[in-house]
Amino acid sequence: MSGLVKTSKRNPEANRSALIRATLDSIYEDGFAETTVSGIIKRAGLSRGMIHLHFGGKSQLLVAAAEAFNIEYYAEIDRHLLVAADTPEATVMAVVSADLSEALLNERSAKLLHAFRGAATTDAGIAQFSGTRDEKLRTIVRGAFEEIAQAYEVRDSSILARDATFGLLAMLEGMWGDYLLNPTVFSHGDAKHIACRFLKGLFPDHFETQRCK
Amino acid sequence: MSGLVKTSKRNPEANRSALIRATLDSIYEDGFAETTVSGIIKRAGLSRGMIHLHFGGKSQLLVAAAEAFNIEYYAEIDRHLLVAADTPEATVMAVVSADLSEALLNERSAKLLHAFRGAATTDAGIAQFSGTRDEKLRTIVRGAFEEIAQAYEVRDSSILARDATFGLLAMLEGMWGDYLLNPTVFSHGDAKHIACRFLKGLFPDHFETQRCK
DNA sequence: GTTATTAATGGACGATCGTCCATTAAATAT
DNA sequence: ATATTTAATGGACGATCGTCCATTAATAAC
Repeated sequence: MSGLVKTSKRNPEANRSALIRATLDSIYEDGFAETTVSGIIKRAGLSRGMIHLHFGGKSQLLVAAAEAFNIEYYAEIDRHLLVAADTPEATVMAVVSADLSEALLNERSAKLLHAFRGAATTDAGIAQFSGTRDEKLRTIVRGAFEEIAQAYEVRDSSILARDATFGLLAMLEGMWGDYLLNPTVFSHGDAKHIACRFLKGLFPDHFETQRCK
Repeated sequence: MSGLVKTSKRNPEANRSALIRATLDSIYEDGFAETTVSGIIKRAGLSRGMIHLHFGGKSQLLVAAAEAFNIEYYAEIDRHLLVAADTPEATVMAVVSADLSEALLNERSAKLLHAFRGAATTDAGIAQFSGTRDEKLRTIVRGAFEEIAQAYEVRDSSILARDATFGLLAMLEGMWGDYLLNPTVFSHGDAKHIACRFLKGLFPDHFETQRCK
């Protein structure tokens, strides 16, 4: 017996999300260019006209899929932030840990992110949701670094915070690319260690090696 | 009068490269998924059958285009390396400067790189050439960092060199992603400055701020 | 119970896809 | 000059693309 009881023979919400899931599966397994309406409805086990019914067309479905992927990403980031200690360095490390965790940085996520990136350049709708590590996350990290930077004797601690934010997020982003191209040799632990090592170089007092575990 | 004299009415090599150029133009302007045989031959001003004649099919043409893009990238990197001073830190900075130069990191390159990245996950032929900053560049940077790291009192300087290589190349890669998503606010100078700042954190004696210009 | 509304179906449609080949033209070999 | 080889053409082909709608089924309203 299934845990879920099928309450009725029609279920628009379930079908809607089934189409999104099937779309993400198709992009992951077949590739973006090879993701077709026929392939999607076959995966979802639904009828041909349902895409037009629920989304208006294929392109809008792709945007909805990009949005769903984006939401999943931030849900996981937020989950890590919630349990993190209330210090700026703990906040930064929570973002690093979350972004480089197996839950987020896996074969599926890496492929999907890069597939949407490739499409974002010509599809404004997808572009809207193809930037993980976007303004929202950037603000959180920036705020934490602003606090940290004030403890150091530098001319302009705000510039230091800005640079740390830009550099760290770029590094995380690049690690996703590295994972995509070399999934077998990539080590999540090493990646986290390396990010921490660079942070220690900027803020020796806040990112001791033992605190990076 | 044109500088080039058309020596004959047939020119297989010129047509071959015209097809590759048209393919890159199409991916850049129309997107990867929207790049079609019809669009390519229209751009190149050549006949329909020429793709099959010179490449055997569309997919092989795409691989050839990825290869051409990859070659262009390394030609520019090598150009910078040739004029760099013969110290390991100059070598590293030459790679950073080249990778973040307007000549390499521009709208076209960023879009093309990410388009190929997206396709690489399902096309082994493209994957072969979709990794800029691959083994060749990695070896050069790694060697430079090995030399630099020996000047510092650390338990295992080779691990430090490995971490610096991985982190720096990831950061450069991530900056390309940042440029792709925010081409208007991106600053090449800031990016270089930030990369240098992180390097200074790891190797204070080798990456003084003034040497990063 | 009857009617109105919403969900779901699946085939038909024109458009476009990439491949292929018969044909023509140019260059080379004899 | 003639024959052979190579380059280039562009239309025909079947396959597949995404869209759309007439039809049927399920739910909600009355």
